[in-house]
Amino acid sequence: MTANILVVEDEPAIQELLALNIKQAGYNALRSLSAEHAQQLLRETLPDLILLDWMLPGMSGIEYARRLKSDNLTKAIPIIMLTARGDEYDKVRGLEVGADDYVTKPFSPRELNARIKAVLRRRAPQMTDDPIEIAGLSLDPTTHRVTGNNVNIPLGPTEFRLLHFFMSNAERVHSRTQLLDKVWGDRVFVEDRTVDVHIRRLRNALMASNHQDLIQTVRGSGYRFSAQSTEQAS
Amino acid sequence: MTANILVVEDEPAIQELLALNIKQAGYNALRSLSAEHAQQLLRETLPDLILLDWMLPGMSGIEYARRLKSDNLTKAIPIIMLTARGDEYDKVRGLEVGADDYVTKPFSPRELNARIKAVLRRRAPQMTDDPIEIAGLSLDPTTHRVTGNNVNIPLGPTEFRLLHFFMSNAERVHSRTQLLDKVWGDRVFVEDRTVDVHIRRLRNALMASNHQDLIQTVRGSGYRFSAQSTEQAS
DNA sequence: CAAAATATGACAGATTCATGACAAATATTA
DNA sequence: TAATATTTGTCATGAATCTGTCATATTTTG
Repeated sequence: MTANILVVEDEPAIQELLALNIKQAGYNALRSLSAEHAQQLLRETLPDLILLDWMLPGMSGIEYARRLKSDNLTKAIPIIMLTARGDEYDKVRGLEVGADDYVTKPFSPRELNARIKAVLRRRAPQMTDDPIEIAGLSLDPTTHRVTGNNVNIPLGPTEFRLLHFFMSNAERVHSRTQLLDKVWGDRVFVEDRTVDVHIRRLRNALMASNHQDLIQTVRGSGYRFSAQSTEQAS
Repeated sequence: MTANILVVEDEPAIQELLALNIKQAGYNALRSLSAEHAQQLLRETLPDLILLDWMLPGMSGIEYARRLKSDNLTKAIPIIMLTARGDEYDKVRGLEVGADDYVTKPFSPRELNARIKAVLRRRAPQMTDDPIEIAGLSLDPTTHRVTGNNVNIPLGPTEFRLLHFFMSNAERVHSRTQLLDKVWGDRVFVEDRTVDVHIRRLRNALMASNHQDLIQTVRGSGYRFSAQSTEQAS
């Protein structure tokens, strides 16, 4: 599950540079030269992040950003603005239309990557590729593999994403609706109770290494992935 | 029990942006394009906070604020005003009509959230997600966990909310009716005496870490959560 | 001591969850 | 392409837990 990043930039050289950088960092780059074209791309895939140039031919970047943020389908997608210089005024306007961050040109690849990573982590921590290990259970997003005490644990796609989300947001209670939003995606319509079933499937799989208790149910609230036991001293 | 925030703003783009921000921060967003419409919404649910634009078509924001503050039913609801710029004069007028805080457009999401949280903390502390720790008893809303001297204390949903409310409003006596309103919600109809039973259940659970005395009975008035012992020297 | 207020234990009805089964949708393989 | 395996969402059922109320102690106050 590598993140898709859409670059909207009219200058081909800069676009190339950006795309290169993005790929280097392990993400998937989609490109577009104009807001109009970008709009078409969105029909096929919703990216996880949009890098948007401030100045564009046709519809300007600011205008497009505003439009993205007012559409239910796209408003949740974080936007990083590319502005000509570190103009404070631009920054303010950018944030006003809903940009999540901004980068000034010329930019350093390092800075760009840092900001991309930060924004992705803020919005969807489970999008990052860092391996996670908790209480003997480890999950590696790049190899798509889960092992408990070094024995392999096979998981279906949904269970994998679910576990990934849980491990990226451990200790915290998540309501069924939140889980549906974060793991299934916000455009699907599924029954709340469906989460229960997947929880059970996940627990079932985790039994292979006796890690099933890491997933705790919090009655009336939702579920929690926690290394701390819920037992009480006797 | 997440806080409901009503946004009254006629510009759709800004409204969308505000709503987005509010949801992202974990609150519930209700929206309205005019003061008149807002008034209707109030008939169904009383929000915990109102974000009110300074300038509105029809009844202006200032006027509406004044009206809200003069109605017994709504005057306790905190109001954050959205003003065009940091005009000192506007600020004064806003506070004059009873606004609790104000934010100047363009605003940064971060600032907005900070102010929302601050205002909510003042009015309805149990709506925020801050962990609380009193006399060795700690409660964390995000993980939905209660520990007394580091041992886990399991609580049912109602007892959890009750304790959360108590700890957020410690050292103060709450009548049964008040508790019913704040913890159960104002639309339920339950017997006053039911509170007694839940108090007992809560005390019972707290006995696990010998914290049961934090919940004190104030004969004739209600209950109080207090770290100060009520014992008298003999 | 009598009256009033609160504590407690029990209980039945409601909620909320876990679980197994199943059919539809998807992906994989031959 | 057809056949086969996986995966997914939903449902029905039963188990577990929670809730509100009542009847009955117990405590406090005047």
